[in-house]
Formats: sequence, C-alpha cells, structure tokens
Amino acid sequence: MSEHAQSGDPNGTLPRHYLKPCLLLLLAEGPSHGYELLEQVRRMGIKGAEPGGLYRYLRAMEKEEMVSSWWEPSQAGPARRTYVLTEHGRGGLHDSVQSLRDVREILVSLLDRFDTLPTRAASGSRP
Amino acid sequence: MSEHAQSGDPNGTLPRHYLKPCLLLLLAEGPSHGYELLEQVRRMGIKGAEPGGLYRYLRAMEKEEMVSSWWEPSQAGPARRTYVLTEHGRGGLHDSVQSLRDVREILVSLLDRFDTLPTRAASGSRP
DNA sequence: CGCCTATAGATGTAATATGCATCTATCCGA
DNA sequence: TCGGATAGATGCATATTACATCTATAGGCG
Repeated sequence: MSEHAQSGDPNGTLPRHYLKPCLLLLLAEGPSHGYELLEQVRRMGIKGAEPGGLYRYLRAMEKEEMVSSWWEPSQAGPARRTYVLTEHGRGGLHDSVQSLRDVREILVSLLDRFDTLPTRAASGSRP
Repeated sequence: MSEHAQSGDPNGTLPRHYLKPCLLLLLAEGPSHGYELLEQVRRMGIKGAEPGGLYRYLRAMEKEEMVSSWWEPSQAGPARRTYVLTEHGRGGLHDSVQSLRDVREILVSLLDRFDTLPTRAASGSRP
C-alpha cells in the first residue's frame, strides 16, 4: 500500500495476509507438511503464496506454540517436517476465524454500499 | 504477517490493506477532505487507520490521477484540501471492487470450511 | 495583541514484512 | 552416477507500516 496506490494484489486473490488463518484451518483438518500446505493454500485462492514465506511462517507459528512438528522420513523424496495444530493453535484458529468473520461483514457492507452508489460508478452491477 | 504470526490485527478490524477501495468508495459518494475521510474510514471498520498513512495515500492517489484536489478555505480551522474522484479513479474503484468480490468469495468459502470442521475446533458456531 | 488549543495536513524514520533467488539434501529412475 | 523432482531453509534488497513529529491557520480569551 502507501506510496504507490497501484501496487495491491493485481489478480484479485486473497492477500497473503490471510496465510495464517488458512494454515491453521488446514492443520485443523489434519497434520500436514510444508510442501503440501503450500499447494493447498494456493488452491484455496492465495495464489501469491510462496515457499519462502510459508516455511518461515510455519517456523514462527511453532515458536509461538501454535503448531508443533517433527521430521518424518518419506518413501519418495527427502524427509518431511510434519506439522500438527496444538491446543493453543486451536485457540488461535478460533480467534483468527472470529476476525475473519468481522472482515467479511465489513467487506459485505462495503460491497453493498458500492452497489447502491447513485450513478455510473456501479456500472458493473446494473442493467 | 510472517515472522511473528502473532502480530496481525488483534481486534478483528479490516486490514489497512483495504484503505484504497474505502477511500475510492467514499469519494465516489462525494468530494471530501482528509480529516473527514479519516473519520469515515474508521467508522467503516478500519480502526487502525492513521493520519500519516492516509494523507500520504491521498497524495499518492493524486499522483496517479485517481483523485484531484484543491485547497478550500474553511470558517473554522485551517484550510482543507478537498478531494474528488476522477474518471480514472472511478475505473480504479471498479477494479478494486472486483478484487474485493473475489476476496469475499474466498473468505466465505474459508469460513464455511471452518464451520464444517469435524470436532471441537468449530465450537464457536455449534450447539 | 500575544498566547493557547483544535483542526488539517505533511514528513521522517525505524522496524517489519514480502518477494525472489538461491542453496542444501534426499530419493528415484535411467 | 547423473539429472530431475521433492522438501525445506536462508539471504538480502525492497516495500509497507506504525508512530512521532512538524508546520500552519483559525478562533477564543484575558
């Protein structure tokens, strides 16, 4: 944001901002490892997610004890670090989701407000 | 985000990320000046909005010709800089809103996904 | 008038976050 | 044993943010 107002996500994908709730949700659905999480997160709409940030983020969450992990050998390819949600992480997910609900509401009202704009500005949704 | 997963907006307010669409929408509703926009933006849910960023942002948008502005004397207090949306800004609003719609959709599906989580994780929304 | 306060707006800067490229290591199959 | 795919980790240059500070003007007041 700031200096060049232009820069925001160009495609219309969910800002990387929501990486955290996504990861927590994914891990609430079951243990997983970085690479897989990366793909799932991308499939969820965070197209801009990239390995660097994701691995770092996972590590940071572990430091906060939202998740815990261990190495696990795999048949095919190098060992993986498997992550599971901790109890604390479950609480974090809950909080995140609450925030997201608030965001959704604001978003919805903002969008509604746009749709009821008097004139041509709302052309995308008018006959 | 990243390094310390804790840091994100704590309250659950709309990330300042959405400052741009908010400002464009507000200005699509009519001309306004910085101070007033700041308050409106805050009322819309972006509690974390602060003067510094907002004024800078307005200036940046003007450089991109999304808005244009001029000084206007006021009875009470110092002169204000009044901003109006340009045609180009109207287009920008349109694009922003399209992105926001996408975000909303992802958000909604993410939230649904949370609500259908098997066990206790979804305690906040189950009987 | 001289001073104080509230309103408006502009800037500087340190701390953080992100994006991107790169690096290591392991396994598989040819 | 070499090359490719899988996994994960890291370094570093930019971007972004939050905060504090600074200027300027109008209005009220003693």
